[in-house]
Amino acid sequence: MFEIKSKQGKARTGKLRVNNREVETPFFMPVATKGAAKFIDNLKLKEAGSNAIICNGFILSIKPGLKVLEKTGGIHSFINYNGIIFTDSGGFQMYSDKFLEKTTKEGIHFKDPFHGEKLLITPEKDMEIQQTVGSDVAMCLDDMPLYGSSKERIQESILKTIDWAKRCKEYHDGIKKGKNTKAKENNKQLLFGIIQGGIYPDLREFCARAIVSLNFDGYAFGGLAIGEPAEETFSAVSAAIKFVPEDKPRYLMGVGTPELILEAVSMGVDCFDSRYPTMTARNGTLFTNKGQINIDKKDFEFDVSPIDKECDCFTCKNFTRSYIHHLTRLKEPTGHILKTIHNVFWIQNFMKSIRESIKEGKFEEFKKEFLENLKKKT
RNA sequence: GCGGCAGUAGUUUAAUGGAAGAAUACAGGAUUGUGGCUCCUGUGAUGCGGGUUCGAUUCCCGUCUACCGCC
Repeated sequence: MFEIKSKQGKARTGKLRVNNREVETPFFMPVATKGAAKFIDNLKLKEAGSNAIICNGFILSIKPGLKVLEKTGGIHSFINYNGIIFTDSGGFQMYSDKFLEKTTKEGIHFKDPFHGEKLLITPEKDMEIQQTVGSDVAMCLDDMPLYGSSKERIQESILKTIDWAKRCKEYHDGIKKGKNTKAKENNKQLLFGIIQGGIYPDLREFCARAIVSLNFDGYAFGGLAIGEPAEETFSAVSAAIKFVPEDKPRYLMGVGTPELILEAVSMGVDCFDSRYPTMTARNGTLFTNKGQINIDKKDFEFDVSPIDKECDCFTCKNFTRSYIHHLTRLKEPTGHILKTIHNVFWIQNFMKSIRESIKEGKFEEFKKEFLENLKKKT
Protein backbone atom coordinates (compact mmCIF):
# COMPACT_ATOMS: atom_id res chain seq x y z
CA MET A 1 0.00 0.00 0.00
CA PHE A 2 2.97 2.35 0.47
CA GLU A 3 6.04 2.06 -1.64
CA ILE A 4 9.10 4.29 -1.70
CA LYS A 5 10.37 4.94 -5.21
CA SER A 6 13.32 7.26 -4.86
CA LYS A 7 15.24 9.09 -2.21
CA GLN A 8 17.51 12.05 -1.88
CA GLY A 9 18.81 12.55 1.60
CA LYS A 10 15.81 12.11 3.83
CA ALA A 11 13.42 13.35 1.15
CA ARG A 12 11.65 10.62 -0.75
CA THR A 13 9.04 9.98 -3.40
CA GLY A 14 6.66 7.08 -3.40
CA LYS A 15 3.17 5.83 -4.00
CA LEU A 16 0.31 5.39 -1.62
CA ARG A 17 -2.31 2.92 -2.84
CA VAL A 18 -5.65 2.20 -1.20
CA ASN A 19 -8.80 0.65 -2.61
CA ASN A 20 -7.47 0.82 -6.18
CA ARG A 21 -6.75 4.50 -5.87
CA GLU A 22 -3.29 5.96 -5.75
CA VAL A 23 -1.39 9.12 -5.11
CA GLU A 24 2.27 9.90 -5.58
CA THR A 25 4.10 11.20 -2.54
CA PRO A 26 4.92 13.77 -1.35
CA PHE A 27 1.43 15.13 -1.90
CA PHE A 28 -0.78 17.93 -0.70
CA MET A 29 -4.45 17.48 0.20
CA PRO A 30 -6.88 20.37 -0.07
CA VAL A 31 -9.31 20.47 2.82
CA ALA A 32 -12.88 19.55 1.94
CA THR A 33 -14.32 19.31 5.43
CA LYS A 34 -17.95 19.03 4.42
CA GLY A 35 -17.29 17.19 1.19
CA ALA A 36 -16.29 20.29 -0.73
CA ALA A 37 -13.45 22.75 -0.69
CA LYS A 38 -14.77 26.30 -0.85
CA PHE A 39 -15.23 27.91 -4.26
CA ILE A 40 -13.92 24.93 -6.22
CA ASP A 41 -15.70 21.69 -7.05
CA ASN A 42 -14.26 18.22 -6.65
CA LEU A 43 -13.69 17.61 -10.34
CA LYS A 44 -11.59 20.73 -10.63
CA LEU A 45 -9.67 19.75 -7.52
CA LYS A 46 -8.80 16.51 -9.29
CA GLU A 47 -8.00 18.28 -12.56
CA ALA A 48 -5.64 20.55 -10.67
CA GLY A 49 -3.71 17.46 -9.64
CA SER A 50 -5.21 16.76 -6.23
CA ASN A 51 -5.15 12.99 -6.07
CA ALA A 52 -6.05 13.03 -2.42
CA ILE A 53 -8.26 15.28 -0.32
CA ILE A 54 -9.34 15.31 3.30
CA CYS A 55 -12.89 15.48 4.56
CA ASN A 56 -14.12 15.44 8.13
CA GLY A 57 -15.82 12.26 9.23
CA PHE A 58 -17.30 13.78 12.34
CA ILE A 59 -18.86 16.73 10.55
CA LEU A 60 -20.16 14.57 7.69
CA SER A 61 -21.77 12.25 10.23
CA ILE A 62 -23.83 15.20 11.44
CA LYS A 63 -24.56 16.61 7.98
CA PRO A 64 -25.64 15.01 5.71
CA GLY A 65 -25.57 12.10 8.21
CA LEU A 66 -24.36 8.55 7.87
CA LYS A 67 -27.62 7.31 6.40
CA VAL A 68 -27.30 9.58 3.39
CA LEU A 69 -23.72 8.51 2.83
CA GLU A 70 -24.65 4.83 3.05
CA LYS A 71 -27.64 5.12 0.77
CA THR A 72 -25.82 7.17 -1.85
CA GLY A 73 -22.94 4.73 -2.12
CA GLY A 74 -20.33 6.18 0.21
CA ILE A 75 -18.31 9.33 0.21
CA HIS A 76 -16.54 8.92 -3.16
CA SER A 77 -19.71 8.48 -5.06
CA PHE A 78 -21.64 11.03 -3.00
CA ILE A 79 -19.21 13.86 -3.70
CA ASN A 80 -18.06 12.50 -7.09
CA TYR A 81 -14.38 12.39 -6.31
CA ASN A 82 -12.41 9.31 -7.27
CA GLY A 83 -9.06 10.08 -5.67
CA ILE A 84 -7.96 9.02 -2.22
CA ILE A 85 -10.10 10.45 0.55
CA PHE A 86 -8.74 10.91 4.05
CA THR A 87 -11.17 11.64 6.85
CA ASP A 88 -10.26 13.61 9.89
CA SER A 89 -11.58 12.42 13.20
CA GLY A 90 -13.07 15.56 14.70
CA GLY A 91 -10.28 16.04 17.22
CA PHE A 92 -9.53 19.39 15.67
CA GLN A 93 -13.11 20.55 16.21
CA MET A 94 -12.29 20.65 19.91
CA TYR A 95 -11.38 24.23 19.22
CA SER A 96 -14.67 25.26 17.78
CA ASP A 97 -16.99 26.82 20.33
CA LYS A 98 -19.74 25.69 18.08
CA PHE A 99 -19.04 22.03 18.75
CA LEU A 100 -17.14 21.45 21.95
CA GLU A 101 -18.73 20.76 25.29
CA LYS A 102 -15.83 19.10 27.14
CA THR A 103 -13.37 16.24 26.88
CA THR A 104 -13.18 13.36 29.30
CA LYS A 105 -11.37 10.04 29.46
CA GLU A 106 -14.06 8.40 27.37
CA GLY A 107 -13.87 10.83 24.50
CA ILE A 108 -14.95 14.25 23.33
CA HIS A 109 -18.34 15.61 24.26
CA PHE A 110 -19.72 17.65 21.40
CA LYS A 111 -22.95 19.41 20.84
CA ASP A 112 -24.57 19.02 17.47
CA PRO A 113 -25.01 22.59 16.26
CA PHE A 114 -27.72 21.63 13.79
CA HIS A 115 -29.96 19.57 16.01
CA GLY A 116 -28.88 20.73 19.47
CA GLU A 117 -28.22 17.19 20.69
CA LYS A 118 -25.26 16.26 22.83
CA LEU A 119 -22.86 13.78 21.31
CA LEU A 120 -20.14 11.73 22.92
CA ILE A 121 -17.49 10.88 20.35
CA THR A 122 -15.41 7.99 21.63
CA PRO A 123 -12.49 6.48 19.72
CA GLU A 124 -14.71 3.48 18.93
CA LYS A 125 -17.58 5.63 17.73
CA ASP A 126 -15.18 7.68 15.64
CA MET A 127 -13.83 4.58 13.89
CA GLU A 128 -17.31 3.46 13.10
CA ILE A 129 -18.16 6.86 11.69
CA GLN A 130 -15.11 6.99 9.45
CA GLN A 131 -15.71 3.43 8.26
CA THR A 132 -19.27 4.20 7.42
CA VAL A 133 -18.39 7.43 5.66
CA GLY A 134 -16.24 5.20 3.50
CA SER A 135 -12.94 7.07 3.33
CA ASP A 136 -9.70 5.42 2.24
CA VAL A 137 -7.67 6.63 5.18
CA ALA A 138 -9.03 7.23 8.67
CA MET A 139 -7.34 9.30 11.33
CA CYS A 140 -7.29 8.43 15.02
CA LEU A 141 -9.22 10.53 17.45
CA ASP A 142 -6.67 12.65 19.28
CA ASP A 143 -6.47 15.34 21.91
CA MET A 144 -4.88 18.42 20.44
CA PRO A 145 -3.68 21.15 22.78
CA LEU A 146 -3.34 24.72 21.52
CA TYR A 147 0.00 26.43 21.06
CA GLY A 148 1.02 28.02 24.35
CA SER A 149 -0.50 25.27 26.51
CA SER A 150 1.49 24.33 29.58
CA LYS A 151 3.77 21.33 29.46
CA GLU A 152 1.51 19.64 32.01
CA ARG A 153 -1.46 20.06 29.72
CA ILE A 154 0.50 18.63 26.82
CA GLN A 155 1.67 15.71 28.90
CA GLU A 156 -1.91 14.96 29.75
CA SER A 157 -2.89 15.28 26.10
CA ILE A 158 -0.33 12.77 24.86
CA LEU A 159 -1.44 10.22 27.44
CA LYS A 160 -5.01 10.66 26.31
CA THR A 161 -3.97 10.59 22.65
CA ILE A 162 -2.03 7.35 23.18
CA ASP A 163 -4.90 5.74 25.04
CA TRP A 164 -7.37 6.75 22.37
CA ALA A 165 -4.99 5.58 19.62
CA LYS A 166 -4.94 2.10 21.23
CA ARG A 167 -8.70 2.04 21.36
CA CYS A 168 -8.99 3.27 17.76
CA LYS A 169 -6.56 0.65 16.52
CA GLU A 170 -8.21 -2.19 18.39
CA TYR A 171 -11.68 -1.25 17.24
CA HIS A 172 -10.56 -0.60 13.67
CA ASP A 173 -8.87 -4.03 13.55
CA GLY A 174 -12.05 -5.51 14.94
CA ILE A 175 -14.11 -3.94 12.20
CA LYS A 176 -11.79 -5.38 9.59
CA LYS A 177 -12.28 -8.83 11.05
CA GLY A 178 -16.00 -8.41 10.85
CA LYS A 179 -16.48 -7.69 14.52
CA ASN A 180 -17.97 -4.58 16.08
CA THR A 181 -20.09 -3.52 13.13
CA LYS A 182 -21.82 -4.51 9.98
CA ALA A 183 -19.31 -2.52 7.92
CA LYS A 184 -17.82 -4.83 5.30
CA GLU A 185 -17.06 -3.17 2.01
CA ASN A 186 -14.58 -0.74 3.42
CA ASN A 187 -12.34 -3.23 5.13
CA LYS A 188 -9.28 -2.00 3.27
CA GLN A 189 -9.41 1.40 4.90
CA LEU A 190 -6.07 2.46 6.36
CA LEU A 191 -5.70 3.95 9.81
CA PHE A 192 -3.12 6.60 10.67
CA GLY A 193 -1.92 7.29 14.21
CA ILE A 194 -1.34 10.83 15.38
CA ILE A 195 1.67 11.97 17.38
CA GLN A 196 1.15 14.92 19.72
CA GLY A 197 3.58 16.59 22.14
CA GLY A 198 3.36 20.29 21.37
CA ILE A 199 6.72 21.96 20.87
CA TYR A 200 8.51 19.71 23.36
CA PRO A 201 10.97 17.31 21.71
CA ASP A 202 10.98 14.95 24.72
CA LEU A 203 7.18 14.67 24.66
CA ARG A 204 7.17 14.23 20.89
CA GLU A 205 9.67 11.42 21.25
CA PHE A 206 7.70 9.73 24.02
CA CYS A 207 4.48 9.97 22.07
CA ALA A 208 6.09 8.82 18.82
CA ARG A 209 7.51 5.69 20.45
CA ALA A 210 4.16 4.80 21.96
CA ILE A 211 2.12 5.44 18.82
CA VAL A 212 4.59 3.61 16.58
CA SER A 213 4.48 0.56 18.86
CA LEU A 214 0.80 0.23 17.98
CA ASN A 215 1.71 -0.38 14.34
CA PHE A 216 -0.43 1.96 12.27
CA ASP A 217 -0.56 2.20 8.48
CA GLY A 218 0.87 5.72 8.63
CA TYR A 219 1.89 8.34 11.16
CA ALA A 220 0.83 11.93 11.49
CA PHE A 221 2.33 14.84 13.38
CA GLY A 222 -0.53 16.78 14.87
CA GLY A 223 -0.91 19.97 16.80
CA LEU A 224 1.62 21.90 14.72
CA ALA A 225 1.42 24.96 12.46
CA ILE A 226 -0.97 26.54 14.90
CA GLY A 227 0.97 29.69 15.66
CA GLU A 228 4.37 28.48 16.81
CA PRO A 229 7.56 29.71 15.06
CA ALA A 230 8.76 27.50 12.22
CA GLU A 231 11.87 26.40 14.15
CA GLU A 232 9.66 24.89 16.82
CA THR A 233 7.51 23.13 14.24
CA PHE A 234 10.58 21.48 12.81
CA SER A 235 12.26 20.63 16.07
CA ALA A 236 9.04 18.87 17.07
CA VAL A 237 8.86 16.97 13.78
CA SER A 238 12.51 15.99 13.84
CA ALA A 239 12.23 14.74 17.42
CA ALA A 240 9.39 12.43 16.44
CA ILE A 241 10.19 11.39 12.89
CA LYS A 242 13.29 9.45 13.98
CA PHE A 243 11.01 6.90 15.58
CA VAL A 244 8.65 6.51 12.64
CA PRO A 245 9.51 3.53 10.43
CA GLU A 246 10.91 4.53 7.05
CA ASP A 247 8.52 2.36 5.12
CA LYS A 248 5.40 4.06 6.45
CA PRO A 249 3.92 7.31 5.16
CA ARG A 250 4.45 10.39 7.33
CA TYR A 251 1.86 13.10 7.42
CA LEU A 252 2.37 16.63 8.76
CA MET A 253 -1.12 17.85 9.54
CA GLY A 254 -2.11 21.43 8.85
CA VAL A 255 0.82 22.49 6.66
CA GLY A 256 0.49 24.74 4.63
CA THR A 257 2.81 27.11 2.95
CA PRO A 258 5.35 26.29 0.23
CA GLU A 259 8.25 27.11 2.55
CA LEU A 260 7.06 24.78 5.32
CA ILE A 261 6.31 22.01 2.85
CA LEU A 262 9.79 22.22 1.36
CA GLU A 263 11.43 22.01 4.74
CA ALA A 264 9.23 19.13 5.88
CA VAL A 265 9.82 17.18 2.67
CA SER A 266 13.52 17.48 3.23
CA MET A 267 12.96 15.88 6.63
CA GLY A 268 11.13 12.94 5.08
CA VAL A 269 7.47 13.95 5.30
CA ASP A 270 5.15 12.56 2.62
CA CYS A 271 1.70 14.04 3.16
CA PHE A 272 0.29 17.47 3.89
CA ASP A 273 -3.09 19.07 4.19
CA SER A 274 -4.10 22.62 4.90
CA ARG A 275 -6.81 25.11 4.35
CA TYR A 276 -4.09 27.70 3.75
CA PRO A 277 -4.15 27.72 -0.08
CA THR A 278 -7.93 27.93 -0.34
CA MET A 279 -8.55 30.22 2.61
CA THR A 280 -5.85 32.73 1.77
CA ALA A 281 -6.95 32.71 -1.87
CA ARG A 282 -10.29 34.16 -0.82
CA ASN A 283 -8.51 36.82 1.17
CA GLY A 284 -6.38 37.76 -1.85
CA THR A 285 -3.13 35.97 -1.02
CA LEU A 286 -1.91 34.18 -4.13
CA PHE A 287 1.05 31.90 -4.72
CA THR A 288 3.65 32.69 -7.35
CA ASN A 289 7.10 31.32 -8.05
CA LYS A 290 8.45 34.52 -6.57
CA GLY A 291 6.54 34.29 -3.34
CA GLN A 292 3.00 35.16 -2.39
CA ILE A 293 1.34 38.38 -3.48
CA ASN A 294 -1.72 40.12 -2.17
CA ILE A 295 -3.80 40.85 -5.24
CA ASP A 296 -5.88 43.34 -3.27
CA LYS A 297 -3.02 45.86 -3.41
CA LYS A 298 -3.16 48.87 -5.67
CA ASP A 299 0.06 47.79 -7.38
CA PHE A 300 -2.04 45.45 -9.51
CA GLU A 301 -4.68 47.92 -10.65
CA PHE A 302 -3.30 48.18 -14.18
CA ASP A 303 -1.31 44.95 -14.26
CA VAL A 304 -2.39 42.97 -17.30
CA SER A 305 -0.06 40.05 -16.66
CA PRO A 306 -1.33 36.76 -15.24
CA ILE A 307 -1.03 36.00 -11.50
CA ASP A 308 2.06 33.91 -12.24
CA LYS A 309 3.65 34.00 -15.68
CA GLU A 310 4.91 30.46 -15.25
CA CYS A 311 1.55 29.04 -14.21
CA ASP A 312 -0.77 27.52 -16.78
CA CYS A 313 -3.87 27.12 -14.67
CA PHE A 314 -7.29 28.14 -16.02
CA THR A 315 -7.12 31.48 -14.22
CA CYS A 316 -3.62 32.39 -15.39
CA LYS A 317 -4.38 31.37 -18.96
CA ASN A 318 -7.48 33.54 -19.16
CA PHE A 319 -7.46 36.46 -16.73
CA THR A 320 -5.21 39.35 -15.72
CA ARG A 321 -4.03 40.51 -12.32
CA SER A 322 -5.89 43.73 -12.96
CA TYR A 323 -9.19 41.89 -13.33
CA ILE A 324 -8.59 39.61 -10.33
CA HIS A 325 -7.66 42.72 -8.33
CA HIS A 326 -10.92 44.34 -9.35
CA LEU A 327 -13.00 41.28 -8.44
CA THR A 328 -11.20 41.02 -5.10
CA ARG A 329 -11.93 44.63 -4.19
CA LEU A 330 -15.59 44.06 -4.90
CA LYS A 331 -15.55 40.71 -3.11
CA GLU A 332 -17.07 39.06 -6.15
CA PRO A 333 -17.66 35.31 -5.73
CA THR A 334 -16.27 34.74 -9.22
CA GLY A 335 -13.02 36.24 -7.99
CA HIS A 336 -12.92 33.72 -5.16
CA ILE A 337 -13.43 30.92 -7.65
CA LEU A 338 -10.62 32.10 -9.93
CA LYS A 339 -8.22 32.71 -7.05
CA THR A 340 -8.96 29.34 -5.45
CA ILE A 341 -8.38 27.54 -8.75
CA HIS A 342 -5.03 29.24 -9.07
CA ASN A 343 -3.79 28.48 -5.57
CA VAL A 344 -4.83 24.84 -5.69
CA PHE A 345 -3.36 24.37 -9.13
CA TRP A 346 -0.20 26.19 -8.18
CA ILE A 347 0.45 24.17 -5.04
CA GLN A 348 -0.20 20.88 -6.83
CA ASN A 349 2.21 21.93 -9.52
CA PHE A 350 4.68 22.84 -6.81
CA MET A 351 4.32 19.35 -5.28
CA LYS A 352 4.88 17.84 -8.70
CA SER A 353 8.09 19.83 -9.10
CA ILE A 354 9.22 18.64 -5.69
CA ARG A 355 8.59 15.01 -6.66
CA GLU A 356 10.38 15.41 -9.96
CA SER A 357 13.35 17.12 -8.39
CA ILE A 358 13.72 14.28 -5.87
CA LYS A 359 13.51 11.70 -8.65
CA GLU A 360 16.21 13.54 -10.55
CA GLY A 361 18.34 13.96 -7.46
CA LYS A 362 17.98 17.74 -7.65
CA PHE A 363 15.78 18.43 -4.67
CA GLU A 364 18.37 20.46 -2.76
CA GLU A 365 18.95 22.70 -5.78
CA PHE A 366 15.23 23.08 -6.32
CA LYS A 367 14.71 24.04 -2.71
CA LYS A 368 17.57 26.50 -2.69
CA GLU A 369 16.48 28.15 -5.91
CA PHE A 370 12.89 28.47 -4.74
CA LEU A 371 13.91 30.06 -1.45
CA GLU A 372 16.29 32.45 -3.20
CA ASN A 373 13.54 33.55 -5.55
CA LEU A 374 11.43 34.45 -2.52
CA LYS A 375 14.12 36.78 -1.23
CA LYS A 376 14.37 38.56 -4.57
CA LYS A 377 10.62 39.17 -4.66
CA THR A 378 9.06 40.80 -7.69
C1' G B 1 -35.20 88.34 -5.22
C1' C B 2 -37.96 86.40 -0.64
C1' G B 3 -38.79 82.41 2.83
C1' G B 4 -37.49 77.54 4.77
C1' C B 5 -33.91 73.75 5.73
C1' A B 6 -29.12 71.73 6.01
C1' G B 7 -23.64 72.04 5.92
C1' U B 8 -19.05 66.89 10.53
C1' A B 9 -13.24 62.03 7.25
C1' G B 10 -13.11 60.81 -0.14
C1' U B 11 -18.48 59.06 0.72
C1' U B 12 -22.83 57.86 4.18
C1' U B 13 -23.43 59.48 9.00
C1' A B 14 -23.42 59.72 15.19
C1' A B 15 -22.92 62.97 19.27
C1' U B 16 -22.07 67.07 22.49
C1' G B 17 -21.42 74.18 25.94
C1' G B 18 -15.89 70.45 28.43
C1' A B 19 -10.85 64.76 24.68
C1' A B 20 -15.85 64.58 17.73
C1' G B 21 -17.59 58.15 17.48
C1' A B 22 -18.85 54.70 13.56
C1' A B 23 -19.60 52.51 8.66
C1' U B 24 -17.44 52.47 4.04
C1' A B 25 -13.29 53.77 1.10
C1' C B 26 -7.91 54.12 1.26
C1' A B 27 -3.03 52.12 3.32
C1' G B 28 -0.33 48.18 6.03
C1' G B 29 -0.34 43.29 8.39
C1' A B 30 -2.23 38.43 9.43
C1' U B 31 -4.07 33.78 7.56
C1' U B 32 -1.58 26.71 8.11
C1' G B 33 -5.92 18.64 10.46
C1' U B 34 -11.87 25.53 7.36
C1' G B 35 -19.00 27.11 11.18
C1' G B 36 -16.25 32.32 8.27
C1' C B 37 -16.17 36.29 0.51
C1' U B 38 -12.33 36.45 7.54
C1' C B 39 -9.58 39.07 11.34
C1' C B 40 -6.13 43.01 13.28
C1' U B 41 -3.83 47.87 12.79
C1' G B 42 -3.19 52.71 10.69
C1' U B 43 -4.25 57.61 7.87
C1' G B 44 -8.31 60.72 7.53
C1' A B 45 -13.59 65.46 9.48
C1' U B 46 -16.99 69.91 12.42
C1' G B 47 -17.69 75.09 4.88
C1' C B 48 -15.65 80.34 5.74
C1' G B 49 -15.51 85.00 8.90
C1' G B 50 -16.92 87.22 13.33
C1' G B 51 -19.54 87.38 18.33
C1' U B 52 -21.11 85.47 23.42
C1' U B 53 -18.32 82.21 26.87
C1' C B 54 -13.02 80.20 31.17
C1' G B 55 -14.17 76.96 26.96
C1' A B 56 -18.22 76.88 20.67
C1' U B 57 -18.69 71.56 16.20
C1' U B 58 -22.93 72.87 19.47
C1' C B 59 -25.75 79.31 21.05
C1' C B 60 -25.94 84.25 18.10
C1' C B 61 -24.74 87.35 13.56
C1' G B 62 -22.81 87.58 8.70
C1' U B 63 -21.14 85.02 4.42
C1' C B 64 -20.75 81.00 0.92
C1' U B 65 -22.74 76.35 -0.87
C1' A B 66 -26.64 72.54 -1.63
C1' C B 67 -31.68 71.33 -1.53
C1' C B 68 -37.12 72.68 -1.07
C1' G B 69 -41.04 76.29 -1.61
C1' C B 70 -42.81 81.19 -3.30
C1' C B 71 -42.68 85.59 -6.59
